[in-house]
Amino acid sequence: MKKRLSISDIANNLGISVTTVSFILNDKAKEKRISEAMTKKVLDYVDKVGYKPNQLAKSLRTGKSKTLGLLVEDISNSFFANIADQIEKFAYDFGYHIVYCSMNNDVNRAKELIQLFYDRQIDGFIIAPTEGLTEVIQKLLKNNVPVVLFDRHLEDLETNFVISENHRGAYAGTCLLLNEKKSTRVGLVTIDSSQLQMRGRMDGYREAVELLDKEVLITQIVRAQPEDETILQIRDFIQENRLDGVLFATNYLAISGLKAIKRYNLPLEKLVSFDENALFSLVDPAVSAISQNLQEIARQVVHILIDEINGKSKGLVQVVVPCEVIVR
Amino acid sequence: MKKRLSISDIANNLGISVTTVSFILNDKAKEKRISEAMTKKVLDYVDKVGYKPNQLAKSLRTGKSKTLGLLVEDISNSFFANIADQIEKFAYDFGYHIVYCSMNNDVNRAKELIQLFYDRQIDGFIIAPTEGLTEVIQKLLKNNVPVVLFDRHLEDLETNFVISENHRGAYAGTCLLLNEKKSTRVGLVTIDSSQLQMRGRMDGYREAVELLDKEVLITQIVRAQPEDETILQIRDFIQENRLDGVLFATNYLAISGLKAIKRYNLPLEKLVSFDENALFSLVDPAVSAISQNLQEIARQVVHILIDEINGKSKGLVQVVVPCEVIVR
DNA sequence: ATGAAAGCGCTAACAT
DNA sequence: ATGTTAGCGCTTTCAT
Repeated sequence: MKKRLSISDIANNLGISVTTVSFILNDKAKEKRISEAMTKKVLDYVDKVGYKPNQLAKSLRTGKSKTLGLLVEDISNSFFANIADQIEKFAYDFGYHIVYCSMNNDVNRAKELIQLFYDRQIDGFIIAPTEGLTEVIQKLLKNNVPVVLFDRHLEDLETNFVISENHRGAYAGTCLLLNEKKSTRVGLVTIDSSQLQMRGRMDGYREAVELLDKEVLITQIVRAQPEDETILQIRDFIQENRLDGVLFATNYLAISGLKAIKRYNLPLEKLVSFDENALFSLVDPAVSAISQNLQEIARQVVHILIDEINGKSKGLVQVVVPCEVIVR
Repeated sequence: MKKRLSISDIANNLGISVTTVSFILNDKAKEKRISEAMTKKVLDYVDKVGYKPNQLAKSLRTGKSKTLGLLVEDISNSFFANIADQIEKFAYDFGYHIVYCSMNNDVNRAKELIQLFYDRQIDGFIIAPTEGLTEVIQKLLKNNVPVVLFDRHLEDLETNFVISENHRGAYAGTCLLLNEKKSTRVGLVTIDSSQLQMRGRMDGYREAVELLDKEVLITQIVRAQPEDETILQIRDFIQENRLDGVLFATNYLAISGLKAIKRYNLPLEKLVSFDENALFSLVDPAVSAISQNLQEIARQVVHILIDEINGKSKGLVQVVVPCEVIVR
């Protein structure tokens, strides 16, 4: 690899000092009263030879890396993939880059990754936390590392976060089934987890059902079990309770639910799922969606984090973003 | 933020030199004939205080960052999201990390990103290249930067790459429609692009159709147009040619096609798409898939790149991975 | 068997 | 208005 030019090469070739070059390159020419002529000369030369500062050295010196760490459960989940995409765009506008990692439901791996990002002088963390991460995140906070959680937050942890109106969304979705769709026996398929966003969704469901004096019917899917198991469990849930409407707490549960309906030919037509999916309008039966505002979530996450990095934060910021119900 | 321990803190606290600590930490204790006792003492202490070397400094010094750059068109496309996930896993096994970016169909942005990754001393690039990137990639190669392309490669560019058997896959998909499914008028919906993987798919389609003396019917969708336009274009294509079978060159085209069929109630039941999607079995009509072996592609990509980084490369490596036809 | 010191490329306090 | 230089934390050559 052709040896790259360093700032001292530039300085030498121009017969000036590195300081001057450094100041000019960091927009401090005015402040340091460097002559216009010199400024122009340096800028032109830098441009001509295509010199780019070594970011590593810069980071080492300044302690800033202009990089944010994004930790999600599973980047192949369309919800996370889409939000990662948005977050990256917003971060880019601020000159920040994203290093991302999937935790794949492995707490130890997640801890390792957080440590690793920390070791690489990441300027801030964006995390969709799983249970068991409380401690590591606590440690970050104690060290004053900027952190924003999204999609869910953790109890006992005073952090910034951006989440959706889970309770209200689930409530609206359940009402859609009970009222507009005239379902009478509506079940909730959720996961076996005490993650707060799931609790919110469950509570929203429960509130709507109880309001209309209907029976509360909930099944909790064990995470990390083979999908065929999940499909069976959903089938049994639907059949045993003679459901005529189902609310799914996540998009992948809805997909498993659709498979159950298809595979076992279940007579169930009224479905609502948290999170939108490009194909929900195309499947049969169509799935109505409680769609999260990914763009707004991403925007808030990035702004909050960057404000905090820049010390402009005014205490804890906790944002709840409304959902939109898409009726099909 | 609590100031982090540095290697010299460790050395001072232990009353020894940084050299010794460094050697021990880099598994050179044996080689440098450092006593067992000393080695153990240092290791224990490092463990006790939780010291972690500063990777930035390490990278600055060694010129290696243990990080790979992954550039895809759009991380929210399920094909790329899934492969990114796999690539990350394999890279992790080698102690490498992935910095990823979506290019979002913007050549300038892509060039900027490549430059930027390069500036950050990325050890190697994994790129699903778009047209117009030939030059930048050429530049990387000229500087001996390790590069592996995937999903497609570029003409006139002698690089490592890992792609799928596009020609054969499309051929098999078309035969599925013509033979098993008894379609008589099979069209191809592809994109307006001369990307090589698309050319391969088109040629495979063409070969199968011509072999059976059927009419070659192709429409090319303009990229970056609003989806409603695409849907209309597909509708017209299907209607005007009275198609009874369609091969879609990518999964997102298939999704638009399904929308067209649904929205305009088209009497078309025999569909095949490149790339699998969790919902293709659930939509009506179901979509058969020419599924790429993501895991194998990811595995190869990472291995080739890391071999090259370690100087173990035996010239250009160009791999073509078979597809699997999933009949529905 | 262990240590001193140079140097990776950069920033910024301190000279001049 | 511009230059000299220490130092960020690490690896590694050379010395002892």
